[in-house]
Order: sequence, then C-alpha cells, then structure tokens
Amino acid sequence: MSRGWKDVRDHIKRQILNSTYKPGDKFPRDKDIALELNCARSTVHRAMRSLADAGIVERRRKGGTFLKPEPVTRTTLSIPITRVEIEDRGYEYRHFLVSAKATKATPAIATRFGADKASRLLQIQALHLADNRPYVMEDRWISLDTVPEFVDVDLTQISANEWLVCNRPYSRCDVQISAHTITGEAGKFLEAAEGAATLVLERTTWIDDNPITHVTATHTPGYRLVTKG
Amino acid sequence: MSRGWKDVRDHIKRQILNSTYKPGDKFPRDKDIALELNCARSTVHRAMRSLADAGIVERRRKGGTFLKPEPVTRTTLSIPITRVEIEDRGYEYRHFLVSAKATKATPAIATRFGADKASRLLQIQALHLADNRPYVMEDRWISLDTVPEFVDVDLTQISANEWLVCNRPYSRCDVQISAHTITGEAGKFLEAAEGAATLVLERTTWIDDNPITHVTATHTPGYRLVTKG
DNA sequence: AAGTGGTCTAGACCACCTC
DNA sequence: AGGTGGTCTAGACCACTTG
Repeated sequence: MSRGWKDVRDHIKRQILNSTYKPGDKFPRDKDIALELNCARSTVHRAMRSLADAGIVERRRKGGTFLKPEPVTRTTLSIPITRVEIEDRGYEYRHFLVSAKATKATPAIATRFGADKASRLLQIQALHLADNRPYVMEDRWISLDTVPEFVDVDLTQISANEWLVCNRPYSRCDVQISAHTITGEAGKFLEAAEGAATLVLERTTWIDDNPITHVTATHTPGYRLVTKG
Repeated sequence: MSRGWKDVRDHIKRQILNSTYKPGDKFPRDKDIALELNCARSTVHRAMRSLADAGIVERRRKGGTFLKPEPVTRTTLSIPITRVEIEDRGYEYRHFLVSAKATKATPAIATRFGADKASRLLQIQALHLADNRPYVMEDRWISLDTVPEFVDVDLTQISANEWLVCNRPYSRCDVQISAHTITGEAGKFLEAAEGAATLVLERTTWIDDNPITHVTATHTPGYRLVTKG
C-alpha cells in the first residue's frame, strides 16, 4: 500500500517503465487512482503534478492525464555566482577588471534591451581566475537606467557578476549557449590558442520589462557544462 | 487580499525585488504569513515550495525559510526528439544512417557504462537533416544488454534517437555540453569548414543502474541552445 | 452541459533539525 | 524537547475544455 505522494509517483513511474502505459496513453482519473491506491485524491494530484513538471506526463482539464506522446528530455541548468563555482571546484578565486567605460549601445545590445531602454550604458570586461589561471572572461553591458547605483560600486573589490546577483534580483532571465572560436583579445586574456573552441554563455536579466544586464561569458577551452538530473 | 497561491508567491517575490528581504534574511513562519494574508497555511506552503523549487528560497524544518544568500540562476533545458526540434523550426526532417556496427567498447564508453555492463554494444552514426541540409550528427552507443530488441529496429525507417526515446523510457539522464573544433569525418558530413567551432551535447540515459545509450551530438556551426525561463 | 484537473480550507499528525 | 516545515485527509468549489 502506498504511503506518501512520492510512493504514488514512483508507482506510476514504474508502470511507465514497464510499459503498462505507452506514449499517448490515457491514465485513469485522479479519483480512481486514489481509490485504487487507497489514498486521497490530493495525494495523487501531488504525484501527477510532479510528473507533469518533469515533462513526463501531460494534464488537461476535462481531458485527463496522458503519457507524453513525444517525450522531452528536461534538465535543469544551475548557474551559480562565478566565485562560488570556482571555489566549489576547490580553487582559489580572483577576479580582474579589464575595462569599464560608459559607451553607446551597439545595434545588437539596442535590439536586445529595446531601443528606447539602452540610453545610459556601462560596458565592463573582467576576467575571473581559478588558482591564478584564467577561467572565464566576461563582457558585460549594464543598464544604468535600471541600476543607477551601479556607478558607485568598486569593481576592484567585488565583481559586477556578484554585486548584481546579490543586489539586483531579477524577474526574468534568458540564457543562450553557443560555441565559438577564440579570437583577438579574449584569446590573450584566456591564454588560449587562436582558433580554439570555447563555450559561450549569454545571459540577459530583466526586472519587469527593464533590462538589468547582458553578459557574454567566454570560457576557457575544455570547459564543460554539466546538468544534475 | 490574496486569492491564490500564485498571488502569494508574487507577493513574496515583490518583497524580494523591492528589498524588503535581503539575501540571507529569514522569513516569518508560514503560519504567520498565512495569518497576515488571510489564507490557509497550505496556500503559503504551496507558494514557498514553488520559490524553493526555483532556487530563490531555502527552507529547513525547524530552521525556517531564508532568502538564498548566494542566488543561483536556475534554468530549464528542454531537449526534444531531433525530428520534432527540426519540424518545430519549420523545416522538413530527414535522417540518414551513416553506419551501424557491433563493436567493442572504447575505454571511454566502458568507463561511462561500467566495465561489466559494456559487453554487447552497437555503435551507430547518423545525420539529421533540416530541409536537406545537415543539422546535427550523432555518434551513439547502445547497450544491447539493456535493449536487446534494438537489433530488430529498421534504422532506415526511424532514427535511433526517436525509437529509443519513444520505446525506452529512462529513469536517469546526464547531459554535458561542450565546445569543440570540427575535425575529419564530422566536418565532411556536416559540410562545415575544418576548424569551425561546434556545440556538442553528450547524453547518457539509464534505466535503474543499466545504461541504455550514450550519444554525442555534434551540431552545425552557429547552433544555439536557448532556455525558456 | 458535464467531467476533469486545479485549488482552497481546516485540522491533524509526522519528520527533521536546531536550540 | 520543541518548533518548523512536510504531508495527508475530506470536502468543497472553481476553471477549463471537450464531447
């Protein structure tokens, strides 16, 4: 007999794994499952919702619950503060401010932030080091319209990354991952060979409809992103 | 007055955004929040759990609820069946089997699968095309110990990717993302210039403790992974 | 129009962890 | 040992969507 909602979830998972239900199949209604497993409907609901969150099952009011016909692998990517990421790997963290200047928006940034919201900008380049070796280089744009107090931050003491994450919670965040070959300055700072392949993470964060920052993080060659499933 | 748990969640989110609470701060206990917002404790619980799932808040029995001291950006990566991904982008899908053969495990695969579980293996290389242009090349290992019936699959009709995802649900999945420069065969099939940077996704899926498959997917240069927040 | 999942409530008990 | 979050229950009502 099932006790908690996790047991109910595992019971259903097992049925999926041993093909009691196949992609596209319909499950009994929550009430009947509850009856069968001798628990409350809300317990079945809790289990089913966790399966729906994981992308395994699809639920529709009046329609019922179905095993997803075309399963989607869903995995969670955690991106900590760079300092924490480096320290978690057991290295000593340091960061190094390369440049900081007020500039006009490039067309790419204007498009991303919204043409009317890219008036006062700060561009910052910084290098994060692990045990004094280059780890990641970031090229960041900050909207001073959204974060005016940023001009007072001492970037030799705290990285823009850490200050923003800790002082400016965001309501929305876009992440894009791509691969590029290293060129020019980035290669010099990262001490990487020209033409090496690097993983690039771009993030834009927003508070309501106002852009906070856009950062392009170029990692040293060989960097791997790992998701915990 | 708050109505549903989403309103409670948004109420707390707003308090975080306007710095009513700062990283590390402790929230009142659920019961008190419920009293203040005039709703049931379980409603507050539902809201707090969604914030905890999002990595915004940390909850400890007896300890209470805290705003995370070092916020972590958490984002969800969805990886559909390659055919669906291509069709969703509005292209016509085709796939092309390059090779399929029974082979011995390379040391890398043996390590990944577990030395004792890499005895009967199939290695498959296939190319997925969008509007007849190369989209992604996959190099896949399949454990015939775990999936013996795979030998009967007609890989000219259905891709290994789609057959496995639809017929072999997994209980665990690891994903790794990295950047590489294209070399040799992959470049030929992807019609990409030697030395171009490509995004590589590696996935291993398991059922319980048995490996199902390991796939290395090499994308055409310029490919971007986007997360939906 | 009716059936299904989604949510809210109030109360109870449990489990875990800090104090 | 006590306080906090975690869960279960039973019942009620709501919201959406489909037949």
